[in-house]
Amino acid sequence: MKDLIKVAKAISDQNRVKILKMLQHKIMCVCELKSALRIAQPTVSKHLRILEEAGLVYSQRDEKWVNYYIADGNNNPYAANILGNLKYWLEEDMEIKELIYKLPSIKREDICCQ
Amino acid sequence: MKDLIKVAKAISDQNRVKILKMLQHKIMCVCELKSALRIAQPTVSKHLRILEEAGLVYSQRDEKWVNYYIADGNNNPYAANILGNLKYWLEEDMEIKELIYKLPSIKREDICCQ
DNA sequence: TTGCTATATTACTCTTTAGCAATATGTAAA
DNA sequence: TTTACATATTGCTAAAGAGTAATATAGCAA
Repeated sequence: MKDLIKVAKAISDQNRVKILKMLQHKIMCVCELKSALRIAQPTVSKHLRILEEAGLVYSQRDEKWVNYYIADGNNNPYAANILGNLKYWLEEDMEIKELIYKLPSIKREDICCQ
Repeated sequence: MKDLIKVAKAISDQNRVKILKMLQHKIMCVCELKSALRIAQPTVSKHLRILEEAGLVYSQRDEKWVNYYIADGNNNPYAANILGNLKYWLEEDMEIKELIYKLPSIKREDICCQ
């Protein structure tokens, strides 16, 4: 029950759903997500923590960046199920479409280090 | 996006998940749900409203009672999906098991009208 | 080492939400 | 009509959650 509710709460926020949809198209670091969502960096980190604890994403350090990936779902069966569905959900949502469309132009080398 | 988040928020609460699991086994009125969950009647009504607005349940008056049913999911595709999965989810959860086990003994004629 | 940059954590504010008591509404029986 | 009971709504409190600025941590480069 707790695991299900953790996943449900994790996808109960627009920005977290956006993060998941973006990560399903591209591995991203915190500053790239921050740039895409236009919210403060601590807010992004907080969202990522909630997603990670729900078993929806995982992270890996890459030099000075931390990359975030869609999880394989081994930790939480509900997460696995939701992630499977989310691939097809919201593909026609205008806000998501625009985010995905802009993804290729978001490069950490350009965005960070300012 | 809004529809998905409505469903996600609706299943982000233990008592609402319990309500859905019980309704998947038995059509129930508010006072029966109240008795099963041991929470105040206005709280039950509020939960049911949230579930109904997410397209997860629907209601129908039956004389002085109001029966609540699992929705068919026509209003919200995300609701349909979650309800389909929820049939198999949490079947081994102890808290849910006990609730379901006690369902046959919960009769509105005995519980209400006190 | 020091300095720089990306990310995480902390401390706080504001909003949302779960809970309840009190009250209003709706239905049926007397 | 009045009474009784089931449910919905209102108004409130306490806890949870989303957001941020400030600060701490971690890695790399000089």
